Amino acid sequence: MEARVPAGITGVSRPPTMRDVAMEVGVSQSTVSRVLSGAPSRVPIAEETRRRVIEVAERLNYRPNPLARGLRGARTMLIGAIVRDITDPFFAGAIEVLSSEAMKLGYNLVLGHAHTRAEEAIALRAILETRHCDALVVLGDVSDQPSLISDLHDATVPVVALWQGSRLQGVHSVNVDNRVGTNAVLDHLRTLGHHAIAYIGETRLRDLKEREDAFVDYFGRTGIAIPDGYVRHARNNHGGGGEALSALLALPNPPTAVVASTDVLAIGALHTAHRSGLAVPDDLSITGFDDIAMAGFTVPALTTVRMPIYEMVGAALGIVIEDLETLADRPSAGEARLMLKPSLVIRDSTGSPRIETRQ
Amino acid sequence: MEARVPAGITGVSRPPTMRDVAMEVGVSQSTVSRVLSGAPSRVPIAEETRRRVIEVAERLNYRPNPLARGLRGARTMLIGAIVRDITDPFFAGAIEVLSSEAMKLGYNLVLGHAHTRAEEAIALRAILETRHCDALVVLGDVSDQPSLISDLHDATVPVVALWQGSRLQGVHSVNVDNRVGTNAVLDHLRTLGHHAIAYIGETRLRDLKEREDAFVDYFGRTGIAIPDGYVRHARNNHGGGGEALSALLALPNPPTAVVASTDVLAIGALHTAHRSGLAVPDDLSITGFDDIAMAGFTVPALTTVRMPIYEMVGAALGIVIEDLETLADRPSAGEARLMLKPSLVIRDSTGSPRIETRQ
DNA sequence: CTGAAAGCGCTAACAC
DNA sequence: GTGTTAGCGCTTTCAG
Repeated sequence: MEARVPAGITGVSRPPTMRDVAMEVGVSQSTVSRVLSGAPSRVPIAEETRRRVIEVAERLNYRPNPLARGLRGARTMLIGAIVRDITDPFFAGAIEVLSSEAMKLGYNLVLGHAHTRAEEAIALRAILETRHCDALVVLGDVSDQPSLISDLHDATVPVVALWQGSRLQGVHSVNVDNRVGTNAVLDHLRTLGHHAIAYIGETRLRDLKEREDAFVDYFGRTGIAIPDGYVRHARNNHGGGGEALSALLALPNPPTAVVASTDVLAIGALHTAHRSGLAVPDDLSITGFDDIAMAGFTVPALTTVRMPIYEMVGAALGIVIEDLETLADRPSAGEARLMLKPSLVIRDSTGSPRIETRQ
Repeated sequence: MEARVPAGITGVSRPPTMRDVAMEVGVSQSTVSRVLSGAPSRVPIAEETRRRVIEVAERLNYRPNPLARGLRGARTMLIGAIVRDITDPFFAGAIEVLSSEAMKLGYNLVLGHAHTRAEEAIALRAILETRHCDALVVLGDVSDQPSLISDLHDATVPVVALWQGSRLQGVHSVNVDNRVGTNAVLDHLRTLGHHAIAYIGETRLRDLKEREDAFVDYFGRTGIAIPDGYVRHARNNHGGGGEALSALLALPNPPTAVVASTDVLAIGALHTAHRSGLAVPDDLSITGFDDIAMAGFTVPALTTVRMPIYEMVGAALGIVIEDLETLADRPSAGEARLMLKPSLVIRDSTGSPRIETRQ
């Protein structure tokens, strides 16, 4: 307490520099650097000198300036994350995982989100131009931001894209096998006895479009025609899911099961089903995709597809950091492409249809 | 396409510097700086020179190095956000707002989260020591991280704390009036005819503790004794809310209404109520606090307290940026302390108790 | 073992 | 109008 640096006395408190420490100790600045730079310095330092430097540094509350460090070519230990929409609980969860995992590796996250408003597309460049990031992780389909994509290409740091869906040429990518997930859901519903199965999803996001395609193909394979209006497009948020379900319920032959392409949509649908006086799963089965934290706590708990987030994020980080380390060697090591498998999580939002259709 | 920089040819592609541009154009590096630094340079530049510099910079795909810029004392346009728990949907939403609002002002966010695991407390220092942030925003009560608190104190940049609850000496703060919110909820429930009202909340987080205190005081004022076991402590997550409700329902005289200190807890409670076969609000009323995005889409939609997030985040940003701008003048401008008022949002999770207690 | 000196990429006086 | 020259705080040769 008494030992606090008298910040008020020196006027504007400029953070202490190495020089300050050096002068105080009475050694040269480079000696201080050697002691403090953390590196196991190949050069031996007198134990006495080292002790005094550390002591003074502590007293002055010295903190190394990472900008200066970075200028010298050192890592900034910053990873840039570009998210298409942080509002989306799924991405919020992904960011959380990314953040924790990155921290375990000693990195911090710089957040840049690609919210679809045009003005912000500009702001987005900032995180790229601001290339003090050692690497970039892109979460979600940002293909609606052409300028971003092109920026990505000539980024001077490793880039990895997660849940991108589309193949972004020239950057690493880690995706989930949407086909496997969708098939698992549909097999489950068919086993329960459902025939009238509808789909809700945003079609402009390639990752989600893959789920839609898988849905359509599933029925194509089995030779069953999908009734008109059974594939509904919706904005990927709670409200979108609700509206889509309303439209579905207004159909002359409403479905007995609805496959939502994300948990967020499913939650919206769950809400609207309740509003419409429909019991889930007795009157209507609803499934999600992602298994966000909420999914186990909806009313009723949501049957969904578990996204291997940890595995995917870990893999992405691994790819990009490995790239970082072997960067000096080869100009470009080619793109890594990973595709992980999701798994079905059966909870309480699915059941056999009450009105048995002809078996 | 053809105009792409031949990255592969030059071997390891070092990002182009101002010098590279200067040499290419045949002018001095400082001229390039003047043209490119964006500032409305008081010094006039020949239109022809400016044109050529810009042209070459573009062709070389030049990006200014913010580290070097920052070293010169310029802003890094980075705001550090320290969140106590990004997993919490409330904070995820807050981060989103913070991120958008910051971007509107030209700032990017650096994320550091204060997850309670001890090891990460160290990682947290990084974001501080890495003080290339122009300012720091702390979200949520981090008082369980003493080292962080002390670091915060001798931070050389402006710091503002949101939803801190406790008074962090020496840093600006923006809080919500938890008393007003809690009172509004209780008035609402009393008006509906509830007498047996219980509370669920995490007690270690001061922000939430304020809500608990307000709850207790409310009954203290009206001279009504709170039955034993009616104030339940729980971890602030979905599961915690569910467990707390189970305990409440096991009481000899279970409550007819439950006030959860957060929406997350309320959602957990909603889920468990449903599991227990209780209809909300007919058998049990449940209220939340925060009005997270989900709150309007639970089953049934949640009656809660709307948190003025935009206003709070905007205010916090304003305080810290204003501080930044007038920083050279006065050593410390004193701490700003803001307290905003929340408002009640009545939805469908509250109603009159079915079993009328004596009026 | 330690000091002196040269930059990293950029901005901002200060010259011409 | 444009070039020269100092540094910002640090790491890293290279000399002692």
